[in-house]
Amino acid sequence: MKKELSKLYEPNKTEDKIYKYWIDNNYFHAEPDPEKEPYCIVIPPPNITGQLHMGHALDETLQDILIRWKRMSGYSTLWLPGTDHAAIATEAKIVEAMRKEGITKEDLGREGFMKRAWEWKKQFGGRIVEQLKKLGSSCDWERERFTMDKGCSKAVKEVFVKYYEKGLIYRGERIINWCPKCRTSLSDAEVTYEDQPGYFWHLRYKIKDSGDYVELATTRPETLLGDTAVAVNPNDERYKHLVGKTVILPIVHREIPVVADDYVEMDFGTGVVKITPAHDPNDFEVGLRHKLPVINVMNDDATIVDDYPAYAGMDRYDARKKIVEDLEAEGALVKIEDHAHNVGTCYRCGTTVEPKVSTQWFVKMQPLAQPAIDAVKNGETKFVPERFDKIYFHWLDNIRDWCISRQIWWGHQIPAFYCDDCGEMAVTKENSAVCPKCGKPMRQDPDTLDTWFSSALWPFSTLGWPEDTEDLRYFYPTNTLVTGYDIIFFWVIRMMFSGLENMGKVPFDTVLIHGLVRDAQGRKMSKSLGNGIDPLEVIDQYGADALRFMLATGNAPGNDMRFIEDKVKASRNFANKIWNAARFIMMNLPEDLKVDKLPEDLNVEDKWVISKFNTLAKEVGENLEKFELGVAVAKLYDFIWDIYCDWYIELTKPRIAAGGETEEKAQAVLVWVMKGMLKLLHPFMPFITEEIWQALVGDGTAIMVQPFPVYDEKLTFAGDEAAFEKIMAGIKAIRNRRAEMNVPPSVKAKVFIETEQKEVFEKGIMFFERLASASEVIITGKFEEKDCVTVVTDAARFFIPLSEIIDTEKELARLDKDKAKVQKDIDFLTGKLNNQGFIAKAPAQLIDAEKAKLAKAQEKMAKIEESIAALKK
RNA sequence: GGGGGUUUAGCUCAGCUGGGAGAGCAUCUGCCUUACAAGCAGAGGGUCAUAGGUUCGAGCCCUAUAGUCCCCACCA
Repeated sequence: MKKELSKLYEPNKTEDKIYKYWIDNNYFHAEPDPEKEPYCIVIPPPNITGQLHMGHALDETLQDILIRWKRMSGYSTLWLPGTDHAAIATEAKIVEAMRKEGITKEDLGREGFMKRAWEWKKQFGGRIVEQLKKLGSSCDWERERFTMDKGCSKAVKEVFVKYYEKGLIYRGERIINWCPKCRTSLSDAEVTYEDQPGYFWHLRYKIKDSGDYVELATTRPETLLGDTAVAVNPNDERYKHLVGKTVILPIVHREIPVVADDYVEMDFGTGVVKITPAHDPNDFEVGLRHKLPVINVMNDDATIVDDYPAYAGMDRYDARKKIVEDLEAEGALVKIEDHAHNVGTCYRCGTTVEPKVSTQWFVKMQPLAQPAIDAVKNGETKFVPERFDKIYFHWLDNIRDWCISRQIWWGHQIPAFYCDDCGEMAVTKENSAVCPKCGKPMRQDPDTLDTWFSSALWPFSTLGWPEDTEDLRYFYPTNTLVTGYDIIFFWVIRMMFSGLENMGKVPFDTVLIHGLVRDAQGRKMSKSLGNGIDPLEVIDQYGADALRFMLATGNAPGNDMRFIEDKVKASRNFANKIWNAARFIMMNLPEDLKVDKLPEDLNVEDKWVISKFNTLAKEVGENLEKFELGVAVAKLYDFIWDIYCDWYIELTKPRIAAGGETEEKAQAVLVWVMKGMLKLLHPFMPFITEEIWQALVGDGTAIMVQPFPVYDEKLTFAGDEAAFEKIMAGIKAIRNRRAEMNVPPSVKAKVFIETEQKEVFEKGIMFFERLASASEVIITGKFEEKDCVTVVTDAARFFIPLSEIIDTEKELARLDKDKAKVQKDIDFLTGKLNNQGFIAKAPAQLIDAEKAKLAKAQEKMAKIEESIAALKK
């Protein structure tokens, strides 16, 4: 079994090979298994247009850690992958590609366009999936789904028709958010508000049959073309006399009424508001209350309609300029003020959205929201960290109906049909319909559904719904949903109510929320800033394990993190550290050594490391249960680097050099602990752990399907742990003193150990030689010091005769420093133990621990004083 | 306007139910000790934002204040 590993771990030589090995062995595949408990995660489907970015990398890493851990822990584990058709984003990309060829959507027609879009999907849709594999994602690729595949489309129709029949979906004319660039309606969640600098134009409208004017302020003078009223607050004494009067709209010279409405704030602006129902959501409401006409002044691309020849065809911003000029010319412009303004923009393209009145399809949210609120309130689904439930509740409490129709082609076409003859409408799962009244073929609604309508069904549509499948019965509800806080409104909430409405059960029991990966300066990574970091390049340079490890480290759920290259380097170094530890073991391992279980008669240091490992297994398990992945990974790091590499491996070296039984035992323990820690680490660093496992174990097994280590009470040796730590404390104290004195390790010296615990220190002799530069170790009951460096721990005094460099004054100074330190401890502990409140109320366990600490400090103090006295003689 | 996060070493961040403040990087010192210089052994460095409070005990819980970031909201 002796194998030579290279000195440096080279991830790009192993990762693809290992991934292929897993795939070839079908390890990612999951089947319902009645003998096992299910564990299921559905992937947040990345957009088919997308390229892997750091946000995905973090999201996938967290999911893969959970999935691999659960798989090793004996669950029937399914990670269900797939992609989202990303309606608007994808259509925009395809249209853009076509534009470069000089073709428009209209040139191709709907069918031609869809054909092209599917080809595009075929060509690029697989890219992101291949990129996910680079991270080591252990998805069941046999079950890969797409939000527009047959099954998902069936589910969409099923849900649409069901909602319609239950009155949960309706069609109506409302004011909605319109993106003039994407030329489609948007839902509220798809609008991002941002503060933009702007102006307040003060205008004056002439009051009819009088020489008076009324002054008002607007941020959007161009919408004046569609004004159908002017409003004041009913309690505003300044304007009471105007209510019911008529004013003349400048430029247009239309007569419009002055109405009174509570919506108007008296203290803001002039207390007078122009009302444009067609282009402002509030004005629309005012319009409804006062039965005002709705005059649309803009086309779909936000140019002015032909009804106003002076501005027809002009973009809204050009029209604004011209209208302001014309107002000024007419004497209607009073003044212009600077004014910051909160503007809604399209979350896909950033264009300022235009409120627009149009006929759209809506989901009635009130009845769907309540069960979703209740499910989190009563704990059926919980957020990690918990604080995100506030955001969830707030959104649902204030939810408005969801506009689901989009004026684009790439997506699920709305299953509603119209009769052009009699105006009859039918909603059906069928692909075509004939008019139930006049028997003529009906025309399908040209609109498609919001992309989030289909992703809302993802946790059950991907498991076979609406069919009653074995998968669905076994894996639904799924367990953990892992996503960023920016997706709660779009997706998590909609999955919640969709799951409850259609399945009668929540879609998942836990929502693990993570933050954003920002750049080194803490800025959001974005295309426009060009500060994005390509995970694939990072993987190429440092390995997927290093990237994963870095993303899982030093970060608490829900918090943003910064991408700092040095952190990846540190992770890469950690991978290399493990690699070399394995290399060390394998260099010395006899060819036929089989380590299935631990040897009988273990040394104290063996029991120490095993006991520590046992604690590690316990804690890592507990941390994972609580989704504290960052804490778990830090503990693994500390154990592997500090306990195993820096201490245990060094401890085995003299034993390996000695040979015989002690070497065999050491090697067995080395391998046993190595195997255990590789297993614990595997969910975090799957590639390197598998690679080492294959090389070290070499019996055809895969680490990814090994059982995950758990706490075993038989493997805790508290007494040995404490005993060995006395030896360690001695070694550390000697090293410390030698370093202070600048004595290089090559200068060896005798070490006399004066102790009452001879049997403990006898077990440590070879370690003092190896790790504390001792040329010889003599353990005595009482040592008469002379010209010695003295080092004190609570368990022993150590004397190192280094006569040529001894300076009694300095020795005394050092001992005094030690003494002061210990005295501080003693004072602190005595103070605490003399505190009646502490004695009365602190847990007994803690009091005992403090007492023990005090006793140790006192022992140490006695030893220091003895040494000082001896030096002064 | 409402809500939330965050403030801990020079930098980036951990700190699990309250029990003497931690890591990585950086700095300084000494080591190429045959697994690893992507390494080893040491060292220095913190009024845990501020002010109160609860408690025997507070980085952690409560209240206020300040800085900073984010989300939501119809002030034209």
